[in-house]
Amino acid sequence: MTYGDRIPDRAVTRLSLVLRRLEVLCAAGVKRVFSRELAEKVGVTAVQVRRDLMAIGYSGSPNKGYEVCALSQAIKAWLHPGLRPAAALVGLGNLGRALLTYFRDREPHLDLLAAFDIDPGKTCMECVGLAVHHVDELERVCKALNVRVAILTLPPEAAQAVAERLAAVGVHALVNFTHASLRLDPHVFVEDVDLSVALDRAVFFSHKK
Amino acid sequence: MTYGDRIPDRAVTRLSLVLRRLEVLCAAGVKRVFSRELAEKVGVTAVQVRRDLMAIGYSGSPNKGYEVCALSQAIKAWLHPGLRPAAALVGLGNLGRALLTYFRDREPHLDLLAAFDIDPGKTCMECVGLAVHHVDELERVCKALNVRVAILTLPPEAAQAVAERLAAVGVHALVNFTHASLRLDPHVFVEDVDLSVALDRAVFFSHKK
DNA sequence: CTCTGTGAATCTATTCACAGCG
DNA sequence: CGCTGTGAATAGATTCACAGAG
Repeated sequence: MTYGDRIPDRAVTRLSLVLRRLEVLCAAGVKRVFSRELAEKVGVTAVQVRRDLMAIGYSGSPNKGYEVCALSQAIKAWLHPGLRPAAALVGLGNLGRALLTYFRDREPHLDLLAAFDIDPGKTCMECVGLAVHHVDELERVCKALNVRVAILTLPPEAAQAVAERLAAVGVHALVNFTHASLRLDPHVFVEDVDLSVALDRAVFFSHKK
Repeated sequence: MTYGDRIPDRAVTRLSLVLRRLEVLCAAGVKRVFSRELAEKVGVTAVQVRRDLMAIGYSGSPNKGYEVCALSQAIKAWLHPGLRPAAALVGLGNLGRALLTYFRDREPHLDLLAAFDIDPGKTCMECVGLAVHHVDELERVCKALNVRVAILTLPPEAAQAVAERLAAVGVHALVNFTHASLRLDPHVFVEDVDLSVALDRAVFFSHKK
């Protein structure tokens, strides 16, 4: 097993994409699939797919491709070993509320258990089944639920402070939708998602292409 | 001017981030800034910032750094030459509605002029000032407004068809929030934003770090 | 000195090209 | 054959190391 090896950062992204396709194929009852088919579904090359599978130590069979459900399980086990982590979302503005329902509908590989806001009155219909707390409760609730991943959709001014508090109670990874660039202990992983950059890139390349 | 030169793809992302910081500094009346300061605000190295500025043909002065507002203008002119493009958003689900207000509040480098849905009754309070049309009106409205950039937040099954229709009426760039991987003429730029991948990455690295 | 600008080296990621299997 | 698996080559991006300017 090449389990603890270093892997290209972007391979993680591709494996996540491949995994989602496989889950669909597996549910649809498809038995086998070729690297080329996966590749074009995901928008990369077939060699890339094979290399990524090589990196996680998975083998298919020549002329028959990969067994869909088994591969799906293997990638899932590699990307997300251990238990599904508990997750929380902080900041129930427009974006936070939308992401809450968005993620819940898409069955992510985590359990979204709690949400926080300075104004917990922002609870909405779609949030049913999910506890909404005041930010003051952050430490208590996160500890109790053993929250490991947090999604930040709060105003940028408040982001650094909240991030530090989350890190202090054992959150290992943040998905940062804020325009703040967070400075934290290096053992805390930060995935920055900058929607404005996505627009800027689109505008830029709309001129270039 | 190294205007038409090829630039590292990721440099575009960094320039967008740097630009936003500069706009803030300029508005705050700061006169000069060093590459190192910009770098740490954005989370990259100082050399990277200088290299990116080199790539767009901009020079600072040794020992004095860069003039904030001038540099801001230069990056903006380079990233977004020509007029601000007209943009449209298709799909007014939870995410679409949230992004509409999110972007409007953040003054992107484009004019968000129209939104479409199969059910235009989904118009909401926050959408005030923005025309909401039935998807059937797509071609007519996009042509009339000269829409160049489109944001896709509709169900994945409908994405490919709508993308083709947009491309056919002259849309040059798409920001695709859909899980569909779009296949279009190569002159149409597609910026994929996959929020589920962001979560997967966070879960993965929460185990690793 | 301290900062910018940049050739050269390094590191990382992708593609090529082909061996080997069924 | 057509596919997987992979060493070797290539391309791409980042960092190093230092020249030059004020």
